[in-house]
Amino acid sequence: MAGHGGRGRSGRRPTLEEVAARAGVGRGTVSRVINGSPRVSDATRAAVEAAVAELGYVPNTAARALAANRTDAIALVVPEPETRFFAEPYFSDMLRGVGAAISDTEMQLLLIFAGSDRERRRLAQYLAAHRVDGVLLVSVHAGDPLPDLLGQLEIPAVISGPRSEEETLPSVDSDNYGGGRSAVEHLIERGRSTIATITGRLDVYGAQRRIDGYRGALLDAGREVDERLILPGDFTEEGGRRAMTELLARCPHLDAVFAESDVMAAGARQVLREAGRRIPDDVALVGYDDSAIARHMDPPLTSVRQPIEEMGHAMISLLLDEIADRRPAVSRGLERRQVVLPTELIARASS
Amino acid sequence: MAGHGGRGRSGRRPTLEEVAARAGVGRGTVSRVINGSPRVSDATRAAVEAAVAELGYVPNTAARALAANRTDAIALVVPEPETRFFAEPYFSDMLRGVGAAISDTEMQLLLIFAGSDRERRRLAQYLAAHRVDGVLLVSVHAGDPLPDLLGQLEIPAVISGPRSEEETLPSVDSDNYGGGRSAVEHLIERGRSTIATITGRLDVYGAQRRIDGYRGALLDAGREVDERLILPGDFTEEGGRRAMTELLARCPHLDAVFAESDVMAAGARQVLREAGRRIPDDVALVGYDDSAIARHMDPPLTSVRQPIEEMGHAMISLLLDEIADRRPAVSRGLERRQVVLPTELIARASS
DNA sequence: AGGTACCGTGGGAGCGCTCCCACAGGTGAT
DNA sequence: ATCACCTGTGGGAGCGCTCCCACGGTACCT
Repeated sequence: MAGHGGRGRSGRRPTLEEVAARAGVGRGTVSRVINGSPRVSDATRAAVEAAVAELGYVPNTAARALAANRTDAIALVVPEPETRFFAEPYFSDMLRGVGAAISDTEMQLLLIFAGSDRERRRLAQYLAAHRVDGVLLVSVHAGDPLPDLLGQLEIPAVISGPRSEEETLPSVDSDNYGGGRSAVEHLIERGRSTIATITGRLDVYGAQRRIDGYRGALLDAGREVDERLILPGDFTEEGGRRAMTELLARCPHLDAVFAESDVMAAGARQVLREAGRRIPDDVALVGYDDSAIARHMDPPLTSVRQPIEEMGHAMISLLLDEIADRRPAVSRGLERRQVVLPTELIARASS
Repeated sequence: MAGHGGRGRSGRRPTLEEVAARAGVGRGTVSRVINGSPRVSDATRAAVEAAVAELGYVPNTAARALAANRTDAIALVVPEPETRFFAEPYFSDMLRGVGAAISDTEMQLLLIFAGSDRERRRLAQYLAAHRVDGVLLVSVHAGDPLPDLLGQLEIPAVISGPRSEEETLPSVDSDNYGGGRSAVEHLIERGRSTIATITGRLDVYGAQRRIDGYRGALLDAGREVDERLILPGDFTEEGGRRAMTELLARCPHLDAVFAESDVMAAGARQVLREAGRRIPDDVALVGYDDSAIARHMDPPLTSVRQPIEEMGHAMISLLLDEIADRRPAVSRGLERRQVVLPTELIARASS
């Protein structure tokens, strides 16, 4: 009881110490109960819980963060301008999955955009201040310095969509190769002969893998791959339009298009319409993401579904492991933590 | 120099005390410099800043939060399910405005959804723990208990879209009356005779005001208001379709529709198309929000623009005032802080 | 009987900051 | 010369928690 003065002002929030006094136990014991330590007798635990309830005690996060050197918060960092983030159903679906997963934990989720240089600088400050226990990285392009920064600061991170085959960060991804492959196999089964593809940004590893899947399906079906039918898009609707226009010019008789995102498929559809091609009669169209766009398109779009919610869950649990594991960094080593989840083709009227 | 031991471990982040030692000043002085207090001589300030730079000092937020009893964070609370949030361009535009405004400050923005009961409970916990200095409330419906909770906990809050005419919380809004009015005046000028409206949710005050604007414009033009031409929507595309269908049934000869959101206008447009009505030849269409949807619609949609970015700025600055003002709560009183920003009609091909 | 092993428990020390009081030194009025 | 009053500065106390050491008690061994 020495030291500390300044108690008992009017409408203050109760402290651990007050709960302890009320329950007739020591501060340490209350702390143990709050944090779910098993080393507390049942009777004591009950008494403490009663006191907590009576006083309406809620732990002070700042104090806890200071003493324990953790923040109980993780950040979802989006290295894109906000506009793109919201335009892209992939992101919002991902956010929903992550949101659902995190609400099973005590962690708090921060959404941080790092699209502009200025936002980048702010983020660097933020991370340097260790204001989060870990970071979720979404859609990082090859060459982005962010992962290195995270490494330097020794902040646990998980990346969705590895940057390359030898991604060093723990990662979660869907089976882009299999997804691309299944889309094309589907078109082959439907009897299509000239199958083009509008790809995603080529500096995104997952986009490359989808192209690999496209190639794989054709080759395994004993067909040739015509490089002129592979057109780079950029995941935007406008990009889809441009690519489709070019595709039509290059190869007017094509009868199927695999667009590697629903948004690009929507752009492609417009161009096809304007060119008088009927979907699916003249040209079959397949998208990727199975987003709301796909369901609402006219005709409804066949699309490759990624298990986004599960991906969100996987990211959270990988990251929590990573955070729990702040041991000497030695014991990890070779166990590369990569999760790859299967995709599923959702067939609709467009193919 | 008494007390405190435990310094100088290996790769730790520098503390205030270390910066002070390096600069040859006291702890308090460094704190003053960091916090921009004017009561520091220029020479001292320079010395401290040099030390900060050399050491790469970044303040520990947890310690600061504990000592100063503030968090430097504010939450944007969205009392809607995440799905709706992302579907609604209004929200994402608002978020963009708020994001831009906050990046001029030292505050951190948290995005919190409180759509489900479970999310609500979590939010209540979160607020009870005072983990944010203030709250931005977006799109709160009449009867929502959230504002009261905030009041009880004495957490500063600003609401966008007041709940009623006698909103007690500081609020920011656009001129919904004027916006609705300008839409209808525009249609009248264009020579339209039978002008219907698809309203927003009736428990949203702003939606009511838009209807009032609709009525006002008609009456002032010496026309009658036909109640059968006022159909409630719910801000969704599906709601827009339903309302338009009903409207067409009730009044097949209508020649103009004012939809009180772009999303509903998109729904209405579909129905009009399917019914063989040409836009704007047969029916003129005006939306509200001037979102990306409006610009990309075919034909481009005339819409009422709300200055969303400015609204975001206004919300942030009101809230910061509110936070700064935690004085005895007496000195405020009557000065109701309400900001109303003007709207602007953006005429396009749909009318 | 004494020793060893664990419980469950209390409470000191400390996390890194802000707040504020005390104090030195300068300035100007009396 | 005395007093009052600024300005700039140092550093004690304290924010509310976690960590961890030390303690008394019980249970089980020798």
